[in-house]
Amino acid sequence: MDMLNDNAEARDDAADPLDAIELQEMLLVLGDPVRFKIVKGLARLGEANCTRLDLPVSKSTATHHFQVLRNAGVISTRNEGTARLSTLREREMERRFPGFLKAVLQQQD
Amino acid sequence: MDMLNDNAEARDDAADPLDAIELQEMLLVLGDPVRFKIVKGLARLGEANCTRLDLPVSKSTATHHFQVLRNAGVISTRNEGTARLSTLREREMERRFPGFLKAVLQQQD
DNA sequence: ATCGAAGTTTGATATTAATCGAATTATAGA
DNA sequence: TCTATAATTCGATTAATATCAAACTTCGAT
Repeated sequence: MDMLNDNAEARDDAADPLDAIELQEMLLVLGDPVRFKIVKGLARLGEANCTRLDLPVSKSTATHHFQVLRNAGVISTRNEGTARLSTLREREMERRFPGFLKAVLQQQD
Repeated sequence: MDMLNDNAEARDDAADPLDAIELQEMLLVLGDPVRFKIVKGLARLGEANCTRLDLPVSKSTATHHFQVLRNAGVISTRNEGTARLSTLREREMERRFPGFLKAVLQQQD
């Protein structure tokens, strides 16, 4: 792999995934009931792992939904021992889609 | 089972369909590319029929998407001769989901 | 009366996405 | 090193829904 490509990939990796997603896609990402619950849970808890959120699906399905959220730029995840702690990227969501996440979160079920 | 349509019959006919829909369902309603285009088109044109919006799908598919939007309470439709003119229910959307439609519409593609 | 334009209805099909179980990886503690 | 916990990967299945063509309805104009 040559140097130019490596740099290009490094740039891609550095870029915010939110820059690559349209609002219409974001609506689908947050439109899934499980992902919606994850987002609301993280908004309430601040930082949490899979287990704490008490999701109504299997582990593999939960992993899938966290990946979708991560790829869309909605959450970020760090490792802490054997757990993976996720947080909402509220600041970045507001930059990319002003007013949107706020409107979503202020809605009570 | 059709998550987007099913509530229509259970609802009181007089009640605003928006009262029977959760935000999570609304995200799915607006998350479809064709419906998203319809909504943006209506926001721009104010009132329009199917034909004017130049949708990339067949007539029957267009009808389907207008129905979903109507059942969700996003649009209302009146007959004018052989055409059916639809409008965005911006006022009612704001009442039900404050700030949401505004945040969606202010986003440029 | 009939024709064309606009939409709807009705199946049937295609596509997309969610879901799960089993096997696997990684880490922390006994 | 062994075990338990947390999560991921893989492959297959199921469920949801978008899509279309064809036949039908309605209305306005010819």
